[in-house]
Amino acid sequence: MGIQERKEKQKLEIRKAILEASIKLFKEEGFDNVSIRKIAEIIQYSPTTIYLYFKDKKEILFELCEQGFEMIYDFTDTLDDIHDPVEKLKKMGEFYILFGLNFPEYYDLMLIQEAPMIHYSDLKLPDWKGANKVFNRLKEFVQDCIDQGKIPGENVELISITLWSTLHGLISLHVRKRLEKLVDKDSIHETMIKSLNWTIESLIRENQK
Amino acid sequence: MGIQERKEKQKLEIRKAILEASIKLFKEEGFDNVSIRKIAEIIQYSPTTIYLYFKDKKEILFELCEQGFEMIYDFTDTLDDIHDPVEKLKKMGEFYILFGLNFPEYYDLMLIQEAPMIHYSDLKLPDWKGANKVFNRLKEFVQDCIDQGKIPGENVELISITLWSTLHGLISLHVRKRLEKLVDKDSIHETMIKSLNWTIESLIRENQK
DNA sequence: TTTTAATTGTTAACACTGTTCATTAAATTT
DNA sequence: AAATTTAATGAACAGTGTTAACAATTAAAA
Repeated sequence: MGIQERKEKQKLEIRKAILEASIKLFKEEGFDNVSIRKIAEIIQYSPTTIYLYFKDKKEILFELCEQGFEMIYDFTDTLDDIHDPVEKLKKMGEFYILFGLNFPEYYDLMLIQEAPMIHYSDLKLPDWKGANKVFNRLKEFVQDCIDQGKIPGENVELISITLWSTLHGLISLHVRKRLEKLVDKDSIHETMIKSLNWTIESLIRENQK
Repeated sequence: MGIQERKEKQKLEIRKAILEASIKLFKEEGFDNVSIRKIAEIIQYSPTTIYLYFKDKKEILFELCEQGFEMIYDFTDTLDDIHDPVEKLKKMGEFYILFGLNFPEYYDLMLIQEAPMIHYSDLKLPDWKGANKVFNRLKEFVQDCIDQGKIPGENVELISITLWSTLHGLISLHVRKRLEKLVDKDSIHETMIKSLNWTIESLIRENQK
């Protein structure tokens, strides 16, 4: 069915245009300025048209979330040629930090904003695909460390979530303008890297006692 | 000046009423339902009256933030009779976790919401009083641990911010509805406690190697 | 005590927001 | 060509924070 096919293609293209307009807005003007009306103006459609392609604003934001996690997941694929799992963990952490510092609006949406998770909860799916893909990758790396005897293998899940939380804590404090009030604001990145290294290394040293 | 005094007292009372109405609203109806109009309705004044007592909504929220930090700070005072600084750290962490789980809206306001920090930035003060009082207390406890040789004294600030970040990461993931999507949602509290203990104990064990 | 001045409070309005519904325009099928 | 489905829109609703103009109350000065 050629017509059906074209129509679906067009539908996807408008969806894509909506998502791209949203990204443009919250990257350039911040989250508060992402409104249905502004998105509509960019794609040159009326505001109500957007509701033909997305259930509501939350669905748009959720879709962008998933894109963000895909970006992080894709990066972890580039770590295949590193054989030391500890190094892998560090590189993953460093990338995660840079992601948060360079795309704070994306990070905000993915891990702080409420709206996308409300949409997700409405879906009632068994797992949160985007985030779990990344989390599972993290757990793999931690498991590799355990298998190679680099760190003690007590609880992969606990170690993984603790590692993640440490970085998420720092990045979210920064994204929401708190970190610079607690530590020197010129060494935000340095603090994060040090914190990452210190946490990982205390894991390793603990094992070597 | 008796009249002046009474007037200032009345002014403070209305301020207090506004703050209490705000707390009531965001505890009972959630943050999204805290609006100037709803606050006004509770205190039986017109919405615009509120602007005679607060510059804007952000100032109201900031004031509540500071209250929240005071609550945490006050708790740390009750830890004086514990002599083991490691135990102090743990107890402080446990309280912090419970605070986040029991008063998620407060926690949200204090460490996640943007509005109060925007107000704070406008003030252009040298330091963030409420949070720094708590952070300094944390640093004291960490310093005590170092002084008593319980943990290695590399960098008090780094250790402190890392400890805080780990808990803040977990709590903020929970408050913003992400943690239950990553770990078993029936063991949120348990996960946090384990993460806290694991982090502190890896610090201690590292020292004993 | 009366008048002036300052404080306190309110009403109406502005410029937004997400979202829905009835209606129109366009494309496709009969 | 007519009927039907699909796509898009304009107007409206109920809400938001906030401001400006105005009224009422209270305090100070004449």
